[in-house]
Amino acid sequence: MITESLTIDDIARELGVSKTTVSRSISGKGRISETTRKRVLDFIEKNNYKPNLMARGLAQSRTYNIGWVVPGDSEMTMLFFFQKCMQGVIDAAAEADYDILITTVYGHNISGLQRVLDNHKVDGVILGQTLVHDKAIRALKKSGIPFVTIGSTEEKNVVQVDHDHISACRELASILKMKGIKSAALIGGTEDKVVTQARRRGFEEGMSGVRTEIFMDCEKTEEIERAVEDAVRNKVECIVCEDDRICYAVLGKLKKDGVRIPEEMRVASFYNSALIDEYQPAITSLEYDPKALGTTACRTLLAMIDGQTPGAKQMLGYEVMLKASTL
Amino acid sequence: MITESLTIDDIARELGVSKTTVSRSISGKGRISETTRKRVLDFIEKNNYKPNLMARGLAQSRTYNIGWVVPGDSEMTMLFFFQKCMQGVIDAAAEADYDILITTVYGHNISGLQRVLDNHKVDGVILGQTLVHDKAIRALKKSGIPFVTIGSTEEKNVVQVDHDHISACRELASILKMKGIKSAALIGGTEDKVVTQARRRGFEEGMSGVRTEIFMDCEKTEEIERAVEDAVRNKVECIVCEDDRICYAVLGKLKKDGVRIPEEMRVASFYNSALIDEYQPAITSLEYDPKALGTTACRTLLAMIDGQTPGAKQMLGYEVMLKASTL
DNA sequence: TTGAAAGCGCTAACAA
DNA sequence: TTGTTAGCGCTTTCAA
Repeated sequence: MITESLTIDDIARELGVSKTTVSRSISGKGRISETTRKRVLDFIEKNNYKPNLMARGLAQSRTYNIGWVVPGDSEMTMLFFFQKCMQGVIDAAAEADYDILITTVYGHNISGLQRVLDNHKVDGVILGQTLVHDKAIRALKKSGIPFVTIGSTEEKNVVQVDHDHISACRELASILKMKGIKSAALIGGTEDKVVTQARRRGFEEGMSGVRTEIFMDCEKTEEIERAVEDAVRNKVECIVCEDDRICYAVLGKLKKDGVRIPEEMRVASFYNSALIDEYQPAITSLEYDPKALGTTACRTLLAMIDGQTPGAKQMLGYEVMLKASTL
Repeated sequence: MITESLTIDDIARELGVSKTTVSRSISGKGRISETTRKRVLDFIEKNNYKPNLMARGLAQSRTYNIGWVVPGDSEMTMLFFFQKCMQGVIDAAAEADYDILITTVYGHNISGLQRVLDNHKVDGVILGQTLVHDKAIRALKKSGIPFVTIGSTEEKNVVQVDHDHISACRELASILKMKGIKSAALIGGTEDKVVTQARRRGFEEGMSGVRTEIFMDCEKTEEIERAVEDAVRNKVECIVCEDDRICYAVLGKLKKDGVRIPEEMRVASFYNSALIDEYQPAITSLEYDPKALGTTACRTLLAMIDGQTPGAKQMLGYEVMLKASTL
């Protein structure tokens, strides 16, 4: 069943033309008469010829692969996000006959990425998440390979695709303020992720003039629950969660403690997902489009690989979803 | 910063030897004096030379990539599983300087995989999940490329790596029987996945002589809840869940309805995960090692790529974890 | 509009 | 033990 695949030479011989002609018919580069072009293409179609990308790659020093880098230790909610992003990347890549080479990193341990870079296995890289002082970004810059990050970074000269988290969070916060909330708590995770910092800043800006309490570094459920207890004790009117995972834990805790939403405590989340989607009452949150993030990142990267220089930062839209939880 | 990389020619010239000598020093193939070998290797080390895998690939018709195929629409619990498997694959692959090209399929829509196959982008493929009448397996067979499946299949001549689900489930079921359970319900999903069929069979075998009720095709939460209601109404003593996602929904439903575990209903799961790990009371379940599955699959595949013919089926171990939920 | 020929960087017979 | 010489299958000048 291992069909010896056709080569460009076979086709040339068969059709009585030169390799060059065949090559040109396929790539569309250079002048060719429509007739011969058609003849070649027809033959290719009929005989189901597929060019050897390895050979083409060697000739043009391209791999037709792009690297997709994600944390190897994501929790549930991030896994979902990355999965959707990746689907966007895959779809956009396929349009250009590119494939996805996946690599995991563990925080600042980027040995996997380094290998891929050293071995020239990809023509460009998409970084699925940005950290503060990101080692991956440093390595990518050093390698000279085109790359784009999903998520923002403080590093200079990096092409980034992101939602405007600061504006989004600011907007959600100020809407809450307009609805008459007099005090609010933000519960967030560690600030080594850029997005976490952005959300905090948006919250603070949007809530200016309102009594706020900030609980950061809440990664474990117990830490989140402790923050909720504090917020309840301090009679905060609304808890704003940095992401859906935190929100999930917050909802669980409030339920456990018999705190009614929204009567006794309002709740909003800076990120929604399947995790909190079906909760009753429905949770006010920001809504993004992870897949679009992936598609945009990939298209941008492909343009860069083709030698273009896209804008440094591309911002995608968001939606504020007001629901019953902040009534 | 785009350093023109060294080629094997540069090294040869620099060292006054032939390309062949350099090539041999690197690959270790053919006889070479230790002295020259060392000289070459030292030079390589010092100048941080990395061979061009594209060129090597063209010469040996290898890509040094292996394909990793997973469903594009997995839910939470499967995402976790695949993530862990994949980490095993990545680690094993890295040892052989291989990388992972990821492709998603949607049920029997395997166009992504087909592209990768047609374009010869990988030297072998690992299928992350097997379906009944799996189109992907057909395509892989047809392509002639080595591949291994994670999960079993009824197809002939397929190298498979799997846990012995039937035995595992049979064992858990019969332990429950020995503990004096007189009736049990199985709640499971659709039987298009091979593993689902296997678990059902194991359950039935292990429970022989006990009154059983089988609720299959439970994919949505409401369907699972309805099954739970039926089981409770029929005074079944124990609910056995086909996987953790189902178990999660079952636990939620029982809690909602105020059914105490294990006093009023015992609960066991044929798969555990973070989803039900921390539940109180602890849930009796089967425990597997997804990462080991990935490593084994990858090592097996690499052996096949090297021309070896491994055993058709590799079974990995499991553990029965008896916990308070079936006391 | 087409073709000849020289690579891309490496491997692998075959000689020496 | 080492070197010479063809390729691997495609792209891309440069000529015709």
